[in-house]
Amino acid sequence: MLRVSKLTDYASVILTHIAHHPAALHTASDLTNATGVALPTVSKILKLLTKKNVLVSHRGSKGGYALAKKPSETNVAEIITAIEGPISMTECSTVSGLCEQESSCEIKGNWHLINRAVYTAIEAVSLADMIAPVRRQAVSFSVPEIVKTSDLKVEN
Amino acid sequence: MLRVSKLTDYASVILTHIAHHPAALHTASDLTNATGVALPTVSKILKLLTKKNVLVSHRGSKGGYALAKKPSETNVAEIITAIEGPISMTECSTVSGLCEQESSCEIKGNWHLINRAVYTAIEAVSLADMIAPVRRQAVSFSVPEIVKTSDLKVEN
DNA sequence: ACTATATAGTACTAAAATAGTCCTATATAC
DNA sequence: GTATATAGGACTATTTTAGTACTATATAGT
Ligand code: FES
Ligand code: FES
Repeated sequence: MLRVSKLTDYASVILTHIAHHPAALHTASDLTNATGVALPTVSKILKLLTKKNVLVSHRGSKGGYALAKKPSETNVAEIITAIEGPISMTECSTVSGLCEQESSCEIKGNWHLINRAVYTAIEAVSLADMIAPVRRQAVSFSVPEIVKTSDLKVEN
Repeated sequence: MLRVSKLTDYASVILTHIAHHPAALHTASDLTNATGVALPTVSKILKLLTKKNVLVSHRGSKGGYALAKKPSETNVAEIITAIEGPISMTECSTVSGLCEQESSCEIKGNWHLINRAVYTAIEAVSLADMIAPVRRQAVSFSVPEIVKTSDLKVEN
């Protein structure tokens, strides 16, 4: 389905909350209360985001987390990468030498191309865009309707 | 990691082979020999692709599979969708009513926006592009206005 | 220095999604 | 009629993801 993991989805919820209150330091338990995501899970996500410099942390009493950069300077690709690792559509396009038919393969290069196109699309959306009012979305749409509602699968 | 499944990768290998020999009907076992992917797996993939009209099938003796459309008319989004189901980045952006915080959620709309940008990028690549010699090729895709065009760079 | 508070790191378990296999039914060519 | 090939579905195994727990370390305030 080409989707981001639940943890990444949670991460976006957490970051959205933090971005809305940029002045304060946010503890893991504050964020649990604010988002409804379980504490150990919130904690795990915060650690991952800090490790990849999306957040900065302050230890000890009165500690917590804050954004490392302005919302406009953090993009969605960074967030996804922090939680899920490098974005790549196929095994082959990240690590070479693992595929049996690599030597005689001509599609690898083109998967790489697709991969790049996807990355570019994701990279272009910032955290600031994520927290922008949804109405802005309606104004922004300039592409044709793509996913037809009739195609939507309702989880089996 | 935001990747396609192994089955989708196999599908691209199989379709690439078929696209290179468009005149013939290809049986599942022919394709096993040609690609190295195990027979039951090849069979599963062929059925999925046929169901979604990427391939057409002919039953019985001398039967097999062929492309339903010209390579230039089959895009990568169709292939991914056939194997993995509708492309959507988050649970919430496909099915509404499943998310606990949906009523108070403001990021859902923007995930949908990202989803659309990714879909547009993938849709712009055809099977013909996949079998084309690897070279620098322009994959142009339009993205919503929220994406700044100055950031777009689809090349190496 | 002591203590309460909060993150860092890592290891582990549980759950879900994916991959892969197998069996039976049906259609077609000769 | 028989050999060949796809259609469909059910099933198991594997892998990945999600979620939890525990120990170590850093900081503020007293
Ligand atoms: S290199 Fe792995 S499929 Fe081409
Ligand atoms: S509706 Fe589910 S996170 Fe927003």
